[in-house]
Order: sequence, then structure tokens, then C-alpha cells
Amino acid sequence: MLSKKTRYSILAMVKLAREYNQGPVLISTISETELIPKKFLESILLELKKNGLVNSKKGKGGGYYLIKSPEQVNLADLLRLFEGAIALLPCAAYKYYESCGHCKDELTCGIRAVIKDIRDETVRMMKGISLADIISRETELLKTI
Amino acid sequence: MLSKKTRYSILAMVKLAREYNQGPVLISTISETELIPKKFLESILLELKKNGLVNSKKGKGGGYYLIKSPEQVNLADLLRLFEGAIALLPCAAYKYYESCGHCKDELTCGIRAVIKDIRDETVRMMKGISLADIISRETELLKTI
DNA sequence: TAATAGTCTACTTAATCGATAGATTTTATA
DNA sequence: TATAAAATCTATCGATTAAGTAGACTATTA
Repeated sequence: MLSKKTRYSILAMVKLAREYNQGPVLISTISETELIPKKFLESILLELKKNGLVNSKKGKGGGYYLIKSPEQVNLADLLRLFEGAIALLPCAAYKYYESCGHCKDELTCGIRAVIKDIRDETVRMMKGISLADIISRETELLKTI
Repeated sequence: MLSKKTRYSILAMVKLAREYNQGPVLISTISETELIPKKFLESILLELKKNGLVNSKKGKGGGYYLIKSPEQVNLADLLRLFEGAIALLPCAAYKYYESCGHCKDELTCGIRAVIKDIRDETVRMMKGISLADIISRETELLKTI
């Protein structure tokens, strides 16, 4: 289950994607439309900025905006930022690898092997989902009503 | 990332699967071979028992053993027991559904839609992985050395 | 009737999550 | 150039959960 922090970051990024190329969006606007506690959102946006996903403008007319286009931001990058590894076990992780310390030999560990399979498929799927995909999915679903 | 509890439960279940039909296995044996703190393991095994995955025998010659065959126990069941929902968001969960409280309409929420896709595929994979699969995977890997 | 082995109740400790408060810095514009 | 608007920084807080421990109790079997 994703942490609130990760959820809020997805909500905020989708919101910024909807306003892409329409100037900066206020923290308080995001906070109000997405129902995210403002102070908490502030720290999330700062972290997103530190990691090069968004940029900000201070002062009047300021706010936050996407650096890359909605097509270029995928779920895998976003999740890794706040959740760390995508794999279910550290020994099966790619970017956050750690030994599990339980099996005798990692290379022949059956548990690691199957968890790695799951991770590979999950990462493949997540990399294939961009902010633009989420938005277009939304408009598709609206048509079906 | 899986909790220690879930990891230990997988390790313990795979161990019991290896000893399937060879009589009960002592808690202390599992604790020692799998490097799991004994007292912690006790509570995990009790929970597995309460949920009908294992059974136990008290007194001399006692211990724990699998109720179902290693082919019949899959990762999805095991994970759900200790982690709760497999989905990354409660609104995308099947067995542990909860509203997220952020979108206006769940049925047209793009985030929920893509997270649900990921969940469906994850569950499909996990259901396809049994304790027997993990063990046979291990023997396969041993051949490649 | 001992020894064995699982069961139950109750803590504890540390870490993490989610959130808030308030002071500070930067910037646009009137 | 003063002022209002916004982001930024520092600090802290309470609640919850994760992980693990201690010890008494109960059931079984040789």
C-alpha cells in the first residue's frame, strides 16, 4: 500500500500535468482541489523539486509547474522517489539492492527468483504509465458514462 | 517492501513445504535454519494456523506442518494475510476495498484505473506462484551452477 | 510423571508516518 | 521602493506500527 506522501505526490503531479503549459499553480490551489493538507504538500513539492520533477517560482504569480512534459513522467520514477524500491524484497531490488541475510546463496534462492519476476513485470508496467496516460484514461472513462 | 513478518512467514512456509509429509517440524528448527527470532516466529505460526494454512501438534514429537500441499499454497494468499491488500491504493483493492477520499468520482478516476491494472496483473502473477514453484525454481537454479 | 513443545498474555523499544507552527526569503507590481 | 504574495526553511509533535522479548500456562507423549 502506498504511503500518503506517495499518494499526494501522484495527485499533485497529475494536477500539474492538467495545468501543463498554463503557468505556475499555487500550493494552496493544489491543496484545495486535491484535498491535501497544505503544509504536508509543501514538503512533498520541495522534494519533487529537489529531484528535478518540478520547478517553482516565488513571489506574486508564482507557484509550481512541471519541468518535463506529462508524457515524460512515469509512475516508476515517482514511486521510487517516495517509496524507495519497487521490489517486494531488498534482495530483488535493482536501484535499492540490499542482501536479505536469510538465504545461503542469493543466486539460487527461489524466493528471490519469483519476487524478482514480479518486480520486473511491475516495473515494466509502471514505466509504461505516464501522467499523460492517467489523464487520457480519465477522459476515456468520462465518455463511458 | 514486505514487512519482516511477511518475509518470515514465506521463509517458514517454504521450509515446511520442503519437509512436507515428513512429520511435524519444530519451531526451533525453523527458527534456526531460517534465521528467524524464535518468539517472533511463534506468533507468526499461530497466525498461519488460525488462518488454516498450517496445523500443529503439541508435546513430544510435535511441531508444525502444512495442511495443504505445496502446490496449493500461493503467494497471493500468503501476502494478503500479513500485508492486507495487494493493491497499491485502497480504492483499487478487491478484498480490502476502501474509498480514497480524494477523487470526485471513483469510476472515472485515472489514478485508480491504472493502479487497478497493476493490481490485476500482480494478483494474477502471485496466484500463479506456489510454494512448490519456489522450491522447483530453487532446484533449477542449482543446476545452472 | 517428566520432559517436551506449542499457546497465551503482556510488555517494550524504536522507528516511521502524517501533520502542524512559525519565521524567513524571494519576487512582482503598484 | 514599499508591500503583498508565495515559496522555503527549521523545528517539533503525537500517534501508530513494526519488531522483538519475557514468562507463565497448557497439552501431549513416552
